[in-house]
Amino acid sequence: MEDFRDLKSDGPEIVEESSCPECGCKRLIRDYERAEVTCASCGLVVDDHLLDLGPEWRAFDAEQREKRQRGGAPMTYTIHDMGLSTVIDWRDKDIYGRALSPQSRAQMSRLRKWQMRARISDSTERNLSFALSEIDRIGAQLRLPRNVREAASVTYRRTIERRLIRGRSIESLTASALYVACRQFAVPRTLEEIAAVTKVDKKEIGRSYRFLARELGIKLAPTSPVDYIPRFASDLKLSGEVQGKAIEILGKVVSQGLTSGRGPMGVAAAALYIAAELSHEQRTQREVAEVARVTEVTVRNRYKEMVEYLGLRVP
DNA sequence: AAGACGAAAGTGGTTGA
DNA sequence: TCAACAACTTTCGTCTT
Repeated sequence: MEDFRDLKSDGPEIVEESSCPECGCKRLIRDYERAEVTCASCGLVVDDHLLDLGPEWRAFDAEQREKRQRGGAPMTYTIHDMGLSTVIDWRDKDIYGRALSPQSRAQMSRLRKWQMRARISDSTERNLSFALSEIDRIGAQLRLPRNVREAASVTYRRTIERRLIRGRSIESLTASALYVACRQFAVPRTLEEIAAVTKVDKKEIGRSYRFLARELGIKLAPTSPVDYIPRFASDLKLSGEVQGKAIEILGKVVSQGLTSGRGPMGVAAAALYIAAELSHEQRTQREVAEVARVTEVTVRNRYKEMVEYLGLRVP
């Protein structure tokens, strides 16, 4: 019987190979979609740069696996020719390691030259190749999982194909493509976080993002405050219990329509603040505001609204 | 002394005429 | 294109623990 343990599963899975540094328990939840490993009992985000290095296909039984397995690196969209082009070695040696004759060496150098010209031929190719390495760089710095970077690359390819780059900087478009990808995969990063690792400022990324969304017809659901809870809670070293409570509060608040038009980060921050207070793991408004990148005043205002409309009485 | 609270004025972006 | 508008920020003074 075939061993399937190394095949990708559909959703989050429980792993027991290491233990949580906070509570020491052995049950960790590995979630490829969100690229996080969290502790099942205390909710600590143990590892948030989980990379999925598996093949892009999935096999459901041994026969399929046999058929799909093949040589070569997985095809990827983050290399401008999708990683498929031939690479000519730079050493002037043949396959046995012997030095090449002068004629062969001249031929090889001509081949190399033409290969470079073929690979990065016109300006759009050059643009793509720069942009994709940029996406990879930013993605790596933000510790974004491979699938998010792939999605960003696809988006960028589409903008090039539609000739939408004119006058806009590559930097701002790559940044927005990543921002879009993050939201598509519900691993939200704030505009500020992306701006911090690029030369483009928050305003500019926002502008290009709206531009992309309009021109490419990308429809994104507004970011849910719930998506921010695990990360913020982890930054604040709050327990899984508090996270659960915060999400519960958010459920009620959202159904009351209290959150429409409000910034999701402020809402998430206030919910966490209340949940922490209820669980006697108080954090100051300042601390919560800081990880959520909003001001104390905003936390206060959301907090006030929630307590008032939900009839929550906080001692 | 630190944190919570609130008022007031300013900012950047959306919307609708 | 401009003005109204809501959400959010900045700043600062007061109250509470």
